[in-house]
Amino acid sequence: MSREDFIKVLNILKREFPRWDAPVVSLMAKRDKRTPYQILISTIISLRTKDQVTAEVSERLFRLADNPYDMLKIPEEKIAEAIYPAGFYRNKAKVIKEISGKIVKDFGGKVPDSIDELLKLKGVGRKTANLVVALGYGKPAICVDTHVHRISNRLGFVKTKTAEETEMALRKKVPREYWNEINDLFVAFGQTICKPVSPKCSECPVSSYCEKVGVKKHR
DNA sequence: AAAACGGGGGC
DNA sequence: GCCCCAGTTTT
Repeated sequence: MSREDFIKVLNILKREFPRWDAPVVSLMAKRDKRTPYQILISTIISLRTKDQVTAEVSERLFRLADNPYDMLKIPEEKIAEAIYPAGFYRNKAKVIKEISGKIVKDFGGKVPDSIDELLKLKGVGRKTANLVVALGYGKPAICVDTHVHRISNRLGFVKTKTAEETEMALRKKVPREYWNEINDLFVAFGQTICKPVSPKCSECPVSSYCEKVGVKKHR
């Protein structure tokens, strides 16, 4: 797939999903009002966890503490309790405590705004770091989750093995002005139509552009 | 490159 | 029962 077609696909999806109102909305609707710290914590909670659960337990946790200083005052068990039943909730409670300490100690209480510094925080990988940069600080960043990785390859726009390779490829091939839209659009698209298995190609608005790489059963 | 982390919901 | 979910770390 050419760059021109990829941009066309983005624009079509933007029309199809003008306002994404799946369960994720409870988390995402408030994201513009969130601080970078809240975005970071929510994103950590979200790993391998349903959006709705992430949204609920994030709100519960932020009522106890919405900044690293307050978070350090709460016992780890209380954090775990607040974010239950998110997956890995005990481990995440430990991570939240740890990175809050590091943010206060090494970054003056402010969440870093660069990928390199964010990656120094335990439990923060490229996906999380890019999301904080994009949503927390409004800077261009390409956030590659499973949806972005799968769909970019399925379209035939990139041919990559890992999420990091996808990120680097997209960085080269997509103009910056589109970077922050890709994740949102592909998540919405990926959860409803371009699913991991048995995607609904007959209902897909960009089917004619798609090379359907690796798609076996398509409806 | 693959396993481990680890709980709930859908089918 | 089995598979999946806005991933990251460890082996």
